[in-house]
Amino acid sequence: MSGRDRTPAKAQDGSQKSAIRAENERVILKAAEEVFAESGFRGATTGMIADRAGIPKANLHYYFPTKEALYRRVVEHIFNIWLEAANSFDENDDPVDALTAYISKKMDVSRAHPMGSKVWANEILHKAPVIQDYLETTLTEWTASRVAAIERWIASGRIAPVDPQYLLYMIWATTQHYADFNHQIDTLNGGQPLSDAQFEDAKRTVTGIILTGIGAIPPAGLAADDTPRDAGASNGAA
Amino acid sequence: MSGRDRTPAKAQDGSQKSAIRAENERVILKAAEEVFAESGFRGATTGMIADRAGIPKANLHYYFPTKEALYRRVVEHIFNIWLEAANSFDENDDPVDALTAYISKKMDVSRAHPMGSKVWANEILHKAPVIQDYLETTLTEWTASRVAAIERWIASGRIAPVDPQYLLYMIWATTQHYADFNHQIDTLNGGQPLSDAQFEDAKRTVTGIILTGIGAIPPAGLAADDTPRDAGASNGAA
DNA sequence: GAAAAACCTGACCAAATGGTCAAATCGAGC
DNA sequence: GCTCGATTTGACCATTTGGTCAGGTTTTTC
Repeated sequence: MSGRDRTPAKAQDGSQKSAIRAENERVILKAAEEVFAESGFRGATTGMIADRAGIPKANLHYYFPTKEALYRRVVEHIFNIWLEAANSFDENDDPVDALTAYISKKMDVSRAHPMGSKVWANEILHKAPVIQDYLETTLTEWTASRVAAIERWIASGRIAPVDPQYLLYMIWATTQHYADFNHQIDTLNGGQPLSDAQFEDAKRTVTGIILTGIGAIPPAGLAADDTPRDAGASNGAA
Repeated sequence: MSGRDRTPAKAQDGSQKSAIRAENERVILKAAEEVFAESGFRGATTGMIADRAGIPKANLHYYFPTKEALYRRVVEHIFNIWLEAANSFDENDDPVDALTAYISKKMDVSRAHPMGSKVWANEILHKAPVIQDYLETTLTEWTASRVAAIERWIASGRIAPVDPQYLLYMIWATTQHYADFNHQIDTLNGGQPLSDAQFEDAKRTVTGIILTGIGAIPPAGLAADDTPRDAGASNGAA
């Protein structure tokens, strides 16, 4: 009678989801990410998510048995995007290249996935009830390996002696700020989202301050008169 | 029963709140800040707040008619603390002094009032339904005046030409990170909160990178051997 | 010391919400 | 065009929650 935990499998593929299921899950997860970001876990209701996805609530519960299960899937999705961005750090051995690529990528993620970033922020803010295990395993390991890499840069004199841990936090904080606090940024920008050009300025400014701040690149020239430090350095680009 | 220990301290001042009311509001607001920070507006229940304050729910509603009125008071409280920290920026004309004081103060606020900071972050994350007017008035004005001050520093050659707006965001993001993401930081610190010494290290690192990054102070010496300043490896950023 | 004002609280209510269920419908293979 | 599992959904339920209220107690005022 009631086939309880039936594999949603179809056909002989074994693990293949039906096209209908795949599509519906996609639509629901997209709606869920938005609603969870806007309202938090408790503030979001399965009814809101179902409405945004354009399906009845009972149908949503057919695909995701509980609100928690749905939420977990959303958070896992964000974490995977984050991990992907992290790769751009690992691919380079030179501090300037590695940090420039990493900051740029994290800024891009903040711009392309602001909702996901907010879900993540909300989760941490509330003590990570769902993804504590990720923090303790994957994130801890990745951080440790990056700290080691930065320490090598310091030892070889390629950057100034800064505490790697707090440098990383600074990069995370600054880049995520453009997603998590984008409402505040928009308001201070006259109620308008940052334009592409403004966003590139932000990216350049952040990258420049950090790379200069850790001694990876020489300081930009000061304006004019009394303090000649670095000859003819036109600031900014290139 | 007989005497409770409280300072009667009644005042014939017409608009003065009774001592009982003042004390109870204080206890409730403290509990509310914690619960709102931990659970968000929607996740917090008046029952939870009342329990933490040690009073019946009905009594809480005697002092604060609605959950929203209570929340608004909590958010206003945080904003006032933030404004106070902002003063340490205004009091100095020298960039090194002003930014050092401001960063230090904001870091201290993150440490002393992590709950309040989280409430603020939650509010912005959810598009500031309660304090949008503050963003558009007080915060906008303060930011504009600080941007102007930073532009003067640039014009007079005391710091490198950076975009003031994004510099401010960087400071806000980094300093608030230690409150809003303290759970993540604790986890990466072996499950322990940062010690006082660690926190001072963080403060020093942040201040050093930013001041160096904007050319307000010279770069720290590299640990290097043969490369005193420019390793020549600094090619195009971007 | 008594009236008035302020304070306290158990009991209660209407709305919202996560989740269930049985009946109806659809879709691919035979 | 039949069968059987996959899908859809309106109706429903138990619990939670913000808020009310009536009646009691304490504090202030005169």
